[in-house]
Amino acid sequence: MNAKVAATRPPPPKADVSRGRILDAAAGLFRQRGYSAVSLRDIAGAAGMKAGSVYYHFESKEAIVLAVLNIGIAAVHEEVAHTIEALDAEASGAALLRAGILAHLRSLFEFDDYTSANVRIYQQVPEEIRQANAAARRQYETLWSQILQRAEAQGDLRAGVNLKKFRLLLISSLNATLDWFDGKKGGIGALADAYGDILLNGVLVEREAQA
Amino acid sequence: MNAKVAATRPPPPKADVSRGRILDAAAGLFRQRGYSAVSLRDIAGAAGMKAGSVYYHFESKEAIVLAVLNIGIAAVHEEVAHTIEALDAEASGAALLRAGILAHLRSLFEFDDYTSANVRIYQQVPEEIRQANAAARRQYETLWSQILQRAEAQGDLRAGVNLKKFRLLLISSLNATLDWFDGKKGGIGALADAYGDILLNGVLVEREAQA
DNA sequence: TATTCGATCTAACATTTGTTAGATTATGGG
DNA sequence: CCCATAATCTAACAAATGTTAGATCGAATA
Repeated sequence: MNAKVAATRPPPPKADVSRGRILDAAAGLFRQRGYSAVSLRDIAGAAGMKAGSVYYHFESKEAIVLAVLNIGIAAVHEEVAHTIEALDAEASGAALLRAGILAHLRSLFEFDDYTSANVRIYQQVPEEIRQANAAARRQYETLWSQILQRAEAQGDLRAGVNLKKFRLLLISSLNATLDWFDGKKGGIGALADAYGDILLNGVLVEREAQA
Repeated sequence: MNAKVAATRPPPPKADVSRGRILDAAAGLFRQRGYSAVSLRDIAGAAGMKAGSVYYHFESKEAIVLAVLNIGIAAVHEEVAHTIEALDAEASGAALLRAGILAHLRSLFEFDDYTSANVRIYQQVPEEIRQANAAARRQYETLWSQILQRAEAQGDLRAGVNLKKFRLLLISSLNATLDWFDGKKGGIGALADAYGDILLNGVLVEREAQA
């Protein structure tokens, strides 16, 4: 059925340009104001068009926010994955973790609005959208699980450290820097170092006896 | 000026009861669904009345959410402060931190909806409301600053640990447990222990050289 | 019992929201 | 230059929201 216009040349990129402007505008506004505080008219205005026109590119507001969420996870995933892959095969557990921490923070503060928008609005979004984004989130969590397992397999982690809880603690504390750290000042390296120090070495001058 | 009915008996508690039901309902719904996803009709219904009646007790939805936010901070503040005060004067820095961590987590999972509602919706609330809650938040942060300073003054903390960054890391990672930990299972003690282990001792088997 | 006033309900309001249908403009190929 | 299709605009919709004013109910007081 209606297969008469099949597989010709690539479609003109005009629509893709507008689609990208809509997503960029949405990511920026979501990051700044949250989900329900941003209306479709706001997004359309920031993208240089009127509200009705947005529906030529997306079938709903929820479709827009889902795209923003997925792009955000993919961005931080790639950033961290590439950073880890670029390391030596015999890199220490400490080096792995520090590199991952820095990459995650760079993704939040230096690159796109998408990752920070994801962190900011994930909780505010309808249940169905959250579920539709869950698979991508799980993939990113798996990436970190692998990093931690690799560090553990090298014998660089203390015995008794709960990897799942550590992963959740790590990622959530990194994400929360969005609430107070001013990334424009370029101190991301120092921030990553400080967080690495605390998470890798703890804050005590002498270690407690282990259970 | 209209001082003819001054200082008689305590006012009938009926209004206070309804006011409390409204706040309880609001805190529960905010915690569960977020701020803008909860309408005044939802709150009124959960409190056993109709939307218009709420305005006999509060002048706006924003007044309700501000009250919820302030109560939430006050609750966790009291819980942590009382827990710390109950400790020995010569309690170790590790004991101080572990006690504070446990108290904060108990406030999130065992007691009221107010504290968890605060954590959940603070970001979603209009700027003016956030500012009106900022003073109480700063007080709680100051409490933690004092705990950390006391631990440091006892010589229990590693040199070079940035206290402000550690405080922010600590509190944000505790708050984030709301997103994944099922508090109904009573494992709060184990959760607090695991977080204490990681934050106090770090995850490395051997410590890196300090800068 | 009659009256007063605290508490709640009813009904409506203006505004904003996401969404849609149809008209209108821009663009590029014949 | 014409025309088909892509892209955007205009205008309106139904629903939901916070809020308000006035009627109504109930309980305590005198």
